[in-house]
Amino acid sequence: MINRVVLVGRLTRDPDLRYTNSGTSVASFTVAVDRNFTNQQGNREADFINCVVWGKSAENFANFTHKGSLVGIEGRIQTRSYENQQGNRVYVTEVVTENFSLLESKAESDRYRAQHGGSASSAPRQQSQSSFGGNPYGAPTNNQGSYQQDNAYGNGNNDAMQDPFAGNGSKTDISEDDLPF
Amino acid sequence: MINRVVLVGRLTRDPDLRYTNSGTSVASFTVAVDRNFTNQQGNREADFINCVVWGKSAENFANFTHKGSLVGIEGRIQTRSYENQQGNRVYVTEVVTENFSLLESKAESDRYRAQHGGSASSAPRQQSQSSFGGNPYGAPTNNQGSYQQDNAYGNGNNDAMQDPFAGNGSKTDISEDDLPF
Amino acid sequence: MINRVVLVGRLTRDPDLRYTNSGTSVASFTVAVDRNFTNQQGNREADFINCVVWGKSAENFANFTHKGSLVGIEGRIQTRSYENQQGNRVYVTEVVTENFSLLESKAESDRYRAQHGGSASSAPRQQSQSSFGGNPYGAPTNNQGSYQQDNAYGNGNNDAMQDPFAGNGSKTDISEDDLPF
Amino acid sequence: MINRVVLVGRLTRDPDLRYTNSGTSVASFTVAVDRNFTNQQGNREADFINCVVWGKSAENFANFTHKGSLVGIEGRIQTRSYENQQGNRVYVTEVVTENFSLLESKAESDRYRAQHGGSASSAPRQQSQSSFGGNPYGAPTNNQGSYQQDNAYGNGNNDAMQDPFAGNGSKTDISEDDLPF
DNA sequence: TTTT
DNA sequence: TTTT
Repeated sequence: MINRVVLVGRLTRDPDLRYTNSGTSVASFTVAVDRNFTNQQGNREADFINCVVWGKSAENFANFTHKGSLVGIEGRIQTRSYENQQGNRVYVTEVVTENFSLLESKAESDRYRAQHGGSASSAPRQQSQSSFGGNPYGAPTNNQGSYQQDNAYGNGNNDAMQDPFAGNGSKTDISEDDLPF
Repeated sequence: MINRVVLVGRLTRDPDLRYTNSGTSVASFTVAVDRNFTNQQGNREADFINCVVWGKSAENFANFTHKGSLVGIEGRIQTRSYENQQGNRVYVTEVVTENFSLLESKAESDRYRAQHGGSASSAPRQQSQSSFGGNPYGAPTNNQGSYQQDNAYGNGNNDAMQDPFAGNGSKTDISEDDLPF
Repeated sequence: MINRVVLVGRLTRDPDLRYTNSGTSVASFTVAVDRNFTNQQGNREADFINCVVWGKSAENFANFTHKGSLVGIEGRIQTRSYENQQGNRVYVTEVVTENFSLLESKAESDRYRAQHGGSASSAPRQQSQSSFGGNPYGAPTNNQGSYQQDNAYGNGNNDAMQDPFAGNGSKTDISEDDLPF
Repeated sequence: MINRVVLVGRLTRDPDLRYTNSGTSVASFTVAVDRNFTNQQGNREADFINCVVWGKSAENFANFTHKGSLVGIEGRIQTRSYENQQGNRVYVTEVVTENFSLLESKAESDRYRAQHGGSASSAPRQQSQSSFGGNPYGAPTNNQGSYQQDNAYGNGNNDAMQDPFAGNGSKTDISEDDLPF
């Protein structure tokens, strides 16, 4: 049973960092990957692939990427469903990120920020703190610091169907030392 | 720009073979991939990943797999959207198959068919011939024999947003000679 | 920086399980993957890809596979070099397995063993215990139980150039409970 | 039977473009992929992965990359062997590129060239024209323009064991129109 | 024999 | 040195 995805593309917006009830971080973002062929009108389309990343990696990801960032993503396809406010079942397909890499130099990234007026990477953007309940990401509930990405026998989201984000709005304050790159 | 998926799993049902207006074959199917970890209740869940395969490969796929078949899939994630009958935009994420392999011996497959009463692989199941209009797969329209899977510069579906299946119901009659395996 | 490999193929021989000086298990094996095209003589060739797997997974792998087993392998390409007995530098390219799956039912596997006279999977083959020094796999040396496959920031072999196998010949005696599948 | 590789890394040198007896282009290059963990001395090592690319793609690749270029590579692992001049069998493991992407902007690339005195991408570097016989790449011999990368049933090198490069030194003169990106 |  |  194999489920492996590799993407290289650009973020369509700043990643959205949230917290589960139990305090686990989760960032969601969309990667635009240009197709390597053109359509009948001669235009190159793109696929817009929804992704999530959990735990410490979520914080790193959110603090060091922004709209337009070129990223490499390794992970797996996850499907899940939830009931929306109208009582309909909604089916979701997304990529659970198990590893990522930043494919732009800091110079390039700064050049981007200069043009777009974002904060510098040494002063990471304030992450979202608002609570919210409508988002259907299933949150791991066994998460007293033990969350493990990329371990062979317990990747990702252990409870795909549970309600997730009740957003306690706790701030993180990560330092350079914590970075995986 | 990289967009690569590899799956190994089992079909949740017989593949559904259809035809576009212009006569291109397309098979759709769902692969169940067991997760390699268990949830909090100690159960192993699975991801149910929607896939399509185009052209001659669609016919091969439909004729040599069935519910329960163990298959390997290589492809890319495609996102597209369409308007449903209620006028709402529906977003779809699926895997466009560029290569597949059958991971069961004919013996295994026959054993399955014996237990489930399906047709033998030497007498391929009759493919679906009914027309239908509600299915939102974008069909390639430049498909006078020129459809190419897995070619570097024009993979997959060249017109992701167009209406697809008006199902002309033409029969295919493929022979053993045409098989890629 | 991405380095991702997925293989599905058959073992060309029983996996070879050894131990490093510090007692870490490592299994090496070769996966034959048939090409999906034929050569000019009309024959289908195969690629024979050398792989290693470390730690507990090595023991599981060795005990539940054998010559001919159909396996799925996820990992990364590793390159390393060592000096051989003639004083020449030898370059090695191999796949470091981070995750694997057995793609045959126990029934299939038993059928194979019945025909080939191997031991049953409930009575795992005795692993190799002989010491040996000529094999150039770099062994992790921080391995007091802390070896981690598939963790995001410290996969695999942490000391790729060091001498490895002085084979202490310690026996393992794993039980069903330890299995990742 | 699946054999899939994705790499993102930097070229360790300019790609080496050669020609087979029958005039097929082939470029060889090495991709350095930094590991995402450090060794015991706290240093980050890299894997140096040998790759080839055939046909028109070889020419594109050679003309638009150089030492240091950040590239994405999709392909498969190929193993082959040849007899060297001392009469010993040499085993080779390399990645056959089926698709690639340039992950640096033209600006970045030009910046590099400005600093290193290379030719501009609009005036592609003169490819190697010298003949040579010692290189053991097996050359496809059915290559009267019919060479196909990335087609499902006949990828890559159809004659993996034959002597390859007798280098006829024919010049190519590709134009912008031919580029796949 | 290795890249930033 | 290779597997079904």
